[in-house]
This record gives sequence, structure tokens and C-alpha cells, in this order.
Amino acid sequence: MSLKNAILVLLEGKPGTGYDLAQRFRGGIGQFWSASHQQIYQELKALGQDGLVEFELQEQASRPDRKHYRITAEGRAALKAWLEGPWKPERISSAILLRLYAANLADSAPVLEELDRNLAQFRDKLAEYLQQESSHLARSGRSSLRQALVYVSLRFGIRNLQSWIMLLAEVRALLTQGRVPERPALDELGPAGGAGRP
Amino acid sequence: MSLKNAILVLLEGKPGTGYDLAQRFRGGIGQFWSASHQQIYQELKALGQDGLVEFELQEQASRPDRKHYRITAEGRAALKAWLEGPWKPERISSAILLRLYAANLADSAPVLEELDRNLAQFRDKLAEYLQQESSHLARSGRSSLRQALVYVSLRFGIRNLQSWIMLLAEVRALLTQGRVPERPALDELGPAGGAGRP
DNA sequence: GGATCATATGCAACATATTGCATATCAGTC
DNA sequence: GACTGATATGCAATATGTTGCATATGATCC
Repeated sequence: MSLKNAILVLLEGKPGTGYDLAQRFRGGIGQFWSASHQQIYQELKALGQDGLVEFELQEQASRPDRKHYRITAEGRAALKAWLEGPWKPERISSAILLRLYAANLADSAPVLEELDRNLAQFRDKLAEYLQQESSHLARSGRSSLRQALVYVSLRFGIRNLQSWIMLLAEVRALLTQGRVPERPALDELGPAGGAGRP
Repeated sequence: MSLKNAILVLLEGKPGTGYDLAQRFRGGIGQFWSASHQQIYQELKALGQDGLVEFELQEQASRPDRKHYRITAEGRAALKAWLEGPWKPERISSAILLRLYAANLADSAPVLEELDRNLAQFRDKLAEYLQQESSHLARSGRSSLRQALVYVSLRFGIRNLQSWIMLLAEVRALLTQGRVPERPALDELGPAGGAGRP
């Protein structure tokens, strides 16, 4: 139901090919929505049949032809209706969280291996986001609603990553030293942080 | 692939009926995994055919008969193997986040309505979790690994809720006053908080 | 007395997502 | 000269999840 809308949001921002969209799903919005290229192409086809998007075929000499999609007026209306519609409660499912929760049932060696790989990845991503945040702060005097929304979403993403890193670090400590650290080890967190302990 | 494992984790903790599991998915573990009863019954059937769980039929006079499931040795082995196996990168998808991100494309009145409903719900849930946290802290001297994992998961859930509440409050301020609040309005957050600004 | 909720399980149809495969070319690396 | 990665699109089979319906009873609310 909402991959459809995710695509419409992206195309509203800027027209592009299915391939472009797949790229964009890996950046920014990837934080809260992503999809494989197979899914995207299928969905674009369906959206086209419903008249919510349209495309222009751009023939290319060497590379395969590209279908350059853009949102239609009808598409914009459908998106607006969805945005203004009721929110359904969301079903969370995270296999990683499940594994951590049940980590006592496994040998810790293999779990720690994966945990460390993920910890490193999360830290890299956090560094990236923090950089984006500071460059946003640098260029912002008075920002539009659009920009402000992008900014608060980014901050949300940062907090989430920090929270994940903290969890992984805590579980790591539990599995290696058998204790919960008093002050979780998170020195490299930078600004835009968490809830602020009273 | 992992509803299967989520069920095994639950049954490992304590045997029960499909109905029981559905209940439990709404509490604690609901934070990171949940499923409808239809899915659960189907999965239990499949797990039974694979020999990972078994059940005992308890006939009841008035109520429908219950199938009391428990995990088998084979089930435990399969779960352990999964827990020690590789972690796949997770695909995030949140329709709510998507809506907030694109909130500039909609009339704010209907968005604010849903936003406020959700804000209230999140705050209620947070209060609940905070209570669970303090009761956990009260009874804990030296805790087992199992208990510690439950505790860090709970804290993770608390941080996430706080982060959501912060986001919703920020978007709310943007839509009503057109600005990002300097210090997000979040006085009722209590302990177990965020990342701690340096 | 009727409505709703909790208990308890399940089928069937449909929607959505994942996995594997297929095609085609250019650029750069080993 | 072979392999990998970026560009660009797509089909088909399978797996997973959602929605609607069906059954049956006791308890509680209004």
C-alpha cells in the first residue's frame, strides 16, 4: 500500500527513472522506506496503469533505454489524500533485535562477530548523518517547511542510530564482561543527541 | 523466515497456545516483533510439521479445545543455529515517518489530528515502559544474563519512544508555528534517556 | 435483551516482498 | 582477455503478511 506512496513522494520531489529511485531509496529516505529494484519497476508499472505517474521514453545509443517518470496531477491528488488519511498502527519487526533479546540461548562467539560488524556499520552511518546534519546547520538561516522536515527527519535518524549503537554496546558488554555498563560507552556521538537526562 | 524464530523464542521462554502467543506478541516482545493470530496459527502448524514444536490437546467443556504447544529439542537446535547465524541488513519501512517527511504536501489540519492521537498513545506507552523500568531497577540486585537482556531491550524501547515523541513534537511545532523548537518540549521523559549531549 | 469483549482456532483470497534469473553495454581493474 | 561494477529494465516463482470471514460460548456492560 505505501511503497506506492513512497514512490509518489520521491517523484514529487524530482522526476526520474526506476533506477534513480532505487538509488534514492538507499540514501536519505532509505531511513524509513526502501525497496528492491524489482519491486520498484513493478510498482511504477502499476502506478502508470492507474494514471498516477507517466513516463517519457529516452532512447540511448549504448545503454538500455530509460523511462523517465514523473508524477501526474492525479498522482499528486492521490498522494495528498493518503497523507491526510488515517494512520494505521505499525507492526515492528526486527530480526536483529529478536536475536539480541534471545542472545542468552546462543554461543556468544558467533553473535559477537555479527554484533561487531553491525556496530562498525552503524558507527560509519552515524558519522555520515552527523556530517549531513552539520552541513545542514551551516547553510541554514531561515529554512522552508520542506527543509525543516528533512532536518527533523535526519535528527530522528541520528537518534535512532545512537540508540542502536548504545544497545549493541550494552549487549556486547553483557556478553563479554557479563555486566551492563553504568554509562554506556558512546564517546563519539556528537550533537543532535538524545532525550537529555534531567 | 523469522516469525518462525520469534515463536520459538517465545515457546522457549514458556509453552503456550497460539492464543497465548498472540497476547505475548502484544506485550514486551511486541516492541520488535508481532504477528496476527492468523499468521501465528499457520506458523505453528508449519513448525509442527517440521518437528520444531509439538502440542498436547487440552479438551475443554465450554471453550474451544486448546492446543498447548512447546518447543522440541530439534526446535531448540534450529533456534540456536539461527541465533548464531549471519544477520541480514534490515529493510525499514514506516508509513508514519514517510507521512511526516512529506507533511508539507498536505493540509496540516488532518495531519495534526492524527499526529496528536499518536503523540498521546506514544506518551501512554512511554509511561508504561518507564514504570516497567523502575520496577525492574527496584528488584534487581545481581541479575542473570536473561534479565539483563530484557532490561537493555526495554531501555532501547524507551529511547525509541522518546525519539518518536520528540519527532512528533517537532513536526507539530513546525506545522502549527512554522518553526523548529530549540529545545524540544519533552519534560515528562524521566530516566533511561537518550544519548546525552556532550 | 442486545452489544461487546475475552477465549480459542482456523480457511481462503488477496496484497506485498524476496530471490533467482535474464539481458545488454561501457569503463576500469587485474 | 576475464572479472567486476555501474547503468537500465524486467519476468517468474516463492515466501510472507493482510483482510475478511466463520464458528462457539461465557461474562460483563448498558
